[in-house]
Amino acid sequence: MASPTPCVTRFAPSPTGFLHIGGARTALFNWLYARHHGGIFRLRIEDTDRERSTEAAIAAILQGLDWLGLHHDAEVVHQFARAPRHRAVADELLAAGKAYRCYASAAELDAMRAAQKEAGQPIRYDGRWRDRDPAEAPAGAPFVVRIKAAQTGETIIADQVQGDVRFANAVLDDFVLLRSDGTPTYMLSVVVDDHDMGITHVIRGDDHLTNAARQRQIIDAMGWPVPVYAHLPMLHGEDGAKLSKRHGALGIHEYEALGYLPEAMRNYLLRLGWSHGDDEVISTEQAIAWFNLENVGRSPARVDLKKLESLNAHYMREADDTRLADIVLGLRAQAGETPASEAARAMLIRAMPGLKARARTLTELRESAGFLFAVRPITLEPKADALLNPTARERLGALRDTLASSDWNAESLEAAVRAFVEREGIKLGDIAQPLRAALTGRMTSPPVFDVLAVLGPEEALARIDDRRLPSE
RNA sequence: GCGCCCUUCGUCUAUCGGUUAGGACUCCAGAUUUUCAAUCUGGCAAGAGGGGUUCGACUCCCCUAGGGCGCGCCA
Repeated sequence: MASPTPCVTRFAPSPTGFLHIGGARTALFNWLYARHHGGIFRLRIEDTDRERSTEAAIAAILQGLDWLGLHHDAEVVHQFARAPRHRAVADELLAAGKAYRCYASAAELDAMRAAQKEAGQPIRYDGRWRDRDPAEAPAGAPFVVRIKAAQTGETIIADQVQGDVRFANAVLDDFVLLRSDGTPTYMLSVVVDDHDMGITHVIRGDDHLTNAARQRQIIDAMGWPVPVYAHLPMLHGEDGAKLSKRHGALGIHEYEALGYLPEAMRNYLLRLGWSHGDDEVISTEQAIAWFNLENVGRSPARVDLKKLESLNAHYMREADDTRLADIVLGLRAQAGETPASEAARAMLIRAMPGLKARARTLTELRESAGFLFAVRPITLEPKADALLNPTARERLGALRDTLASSDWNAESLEAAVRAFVEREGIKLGDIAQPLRAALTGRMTSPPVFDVLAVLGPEEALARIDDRRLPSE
């Protein structure tokens, strides 16, 4: 039963860099909240910082969200394009006497702050133009527009995660709404955009918690409805240090390159700060059904690649073989390998069940699938080479014709080899390992019989011939 | 400096006054196996410190310590 006024959430990154894991989680929670309630998830690019915003960053953010599968509803809002509207709101506030012009120069304000710091005073705008007669304004001098914020009483943010957070209005100052060049500040733009976009729930990082109190001043001055707030604890790097561009934080696209599946990333991100009892493996469908704000934790969390990897291994095992095969093929193409034939692709798909059970990331999967594409004589890993001693080679030679006369499927091949082992009075491992080495060049691979079957008689026998010593 | 937020195993977390403080990842051991994984079994490992409130605190309150965020004509 859809609510008559569905909730509207938004993810509002500033395109000054790539989408990092913290932003990705914020986006996920907003998306999940909207999906859970049958609401709308919107995207807004906060590009009002003309100096630092780049098209490349916007593209990276869009691409990152797309990869994660967090598709937004309605059109993307570019904040800078809405500057005239933001300005109009500032003018409205000015006309209503809820904002005022401040003619203090940057140098003057710097001096003010320095003096406050010196005196051990709180650092904030002192309201020097708040009640001054506009007539005193220096003619033609540049000015900024500041909000006339409440000075007494308190502002309470009823945060869904942090609880009621109270701020004495005395600690809030008259922040800038419009810069001297007439452009709106972030504080104004956010409030106006959230209002105009019909945002009902503001779910964002808790670095914005104190901003919420400031933004509330504008909301109240305009008489607009107050959105529901939920401030999420920050994420930290593995070393516990702050997660930022300059502390080695990876862009979400880099996790993709590292070989993680988007569904694994979603599950991992979900558990970073949100819980549902003891549940760990949570599908996206389940997440949508379960997600809520009540179970968001209040403390910051560290990123742990090991856990992501473990989840990734789980999702890979569940993933469709054809999908994984095509991902591997894509990775090989990226690495400059020659395109695989349709036959090779089919072979890869057939080998996938054995391959995916052994890999934790897509990159590992690509590596372990390498033997399928190797050209004879295949390269041997040192250990595999060492294993293929004369004895092992002779055994391969003895086994060769037994295999050649067997039906070519894993079951028959296994039966043939077991019979061979029986006859020779050796252990299965004595022949299985050399066979693996000859076939794959490695010490580990999917079950050898599957490898034989997948490779096909011609290629498999040829690889054995490359290593065998004639048996007497 | 001022304000706000946070604090359970190494990490992510459960617990909503009464539990031998549970689960997951990591690590270790064992079982299984042609290898490696997977799987199964078992193990190591936690309430920052100090005061209260209470018959009883991880849980509620206060203080301290530590960490984070904000205090910009950045977002």
